[in-house]
Amino acid sequence: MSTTHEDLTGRARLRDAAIECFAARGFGESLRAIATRAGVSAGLVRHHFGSKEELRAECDATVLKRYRVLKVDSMNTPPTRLFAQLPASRDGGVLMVYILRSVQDGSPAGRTFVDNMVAEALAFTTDAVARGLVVPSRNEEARARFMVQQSIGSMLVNLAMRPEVRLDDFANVMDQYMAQAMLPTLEVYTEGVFADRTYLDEYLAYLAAKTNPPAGLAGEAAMS
Amino acid sequence: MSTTHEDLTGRARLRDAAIECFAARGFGESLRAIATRAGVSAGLVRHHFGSKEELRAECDATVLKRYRVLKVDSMNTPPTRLFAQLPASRDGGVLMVYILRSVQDGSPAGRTFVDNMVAEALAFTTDAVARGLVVPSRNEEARARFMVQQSIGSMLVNLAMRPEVRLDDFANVMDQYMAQAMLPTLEVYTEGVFADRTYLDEYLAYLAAKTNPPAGLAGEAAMS
DNA sequence: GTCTATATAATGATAGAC
DNA sequence: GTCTATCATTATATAGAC
Repeated sequence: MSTTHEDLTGRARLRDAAIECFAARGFGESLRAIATRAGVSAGLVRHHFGSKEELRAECDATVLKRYRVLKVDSMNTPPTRLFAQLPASRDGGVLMVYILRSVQDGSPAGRTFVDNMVAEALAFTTDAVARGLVVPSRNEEARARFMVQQSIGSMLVNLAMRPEVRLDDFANVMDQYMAQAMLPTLEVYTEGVFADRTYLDEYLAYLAAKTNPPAGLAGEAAMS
Repeated sequence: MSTTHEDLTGRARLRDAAIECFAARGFGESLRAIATRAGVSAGLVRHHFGSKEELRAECDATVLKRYRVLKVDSMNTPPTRLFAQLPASRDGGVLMVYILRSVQDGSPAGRTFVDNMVAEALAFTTDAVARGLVVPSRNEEARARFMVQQSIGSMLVNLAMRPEVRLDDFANVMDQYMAQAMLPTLEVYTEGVFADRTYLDEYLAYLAAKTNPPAGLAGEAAMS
């Protein structure tokens, strides 16, 4: 992982091995497999962390911390290049896949990751709307959450469809996803999908009728 | 499930109980829990199905079959209403959540479901493009796959973020998702996200340069 | 700090009675 | 067709030696 040498303490090696094992095969991965990868015995997990749960908590915290660093670094990248090489490094791939596993797993850590990204996305789009780069939404918070769910979700589906993720394959996982998703993403976000406004306008009318009932009847089944 | 009465054979009750348990809590759910819900003993699973794996295979096949029926039925719904009430029924919710669990699980069944939906989506968009309802894509197959991954994925993330899915809560799960996702979906698909074509055009130029190198240099890192 | 060996709990598989 | 009882496997938790 991010420390390139092998001169790590047993505790840190165990933690980094766990991060990679969890990312590669999910949180069901056994302590024995993790210990084997770290080159130590399984009993050492208890000595250093107490339990698998606590080991995982430390992995979660470490990944979140490293992800924040990676994000700040990527802020220095000019926005035009943003689409050519998001994960690029193997380390970045490990972090992203670990986060996807957390979401897949449905753990509180996954929720934390998602909530974090929603907050980031909302800040980003709010600013971008103000600068005229992104079109405004009728509900910015809902759009930000939805777009994060879509982005994370499509990556997650892509990941889940793979037969396996080899431990030396993390960079490829994200690269291959980007290669197939970039064009459709940019098309949809730039040109939309529907050729006219019919569906949107109908739904807006439906919402308006529901919120403000047409004086007389119950507001259900109002739409067409 | 779809047979409303309780006068089912033990085999069918076991299968339907398994579908609901798998949908509610994933495929890790124990045979004992499934048998309890079906009101029979765990040993009966072996007698009827042989193994958990074979029970699950039958659940997969049953869900896929019922999903196809539900899909055909929904074809008779006028397209304008399509957005007001997709899952509506509890049975439809069970099927959808079961499918999401299959994708989450990463099993071959999940892949089958996704591939099915991609094929449907491609047929639908191809037709809709021809009729002028949907804007064309530079790669219809890639867009169809991507949009399915996004749709399934956002529902899956939404599902995974829930603390639990109660067995009597399947209709709500999908309804609540629709309530929060409908407006952003229609906005993005109708109005797009980016205010101008810069990102798309840059990426298209990058692709063109990669495919058809600018006479002289290696085609890497060509983009800005 | 690290290892080996064991205890405990859960689950799927299996056999046999009714 | 259905149930009870038991076995085998696996994984984590734990204790104690070096």
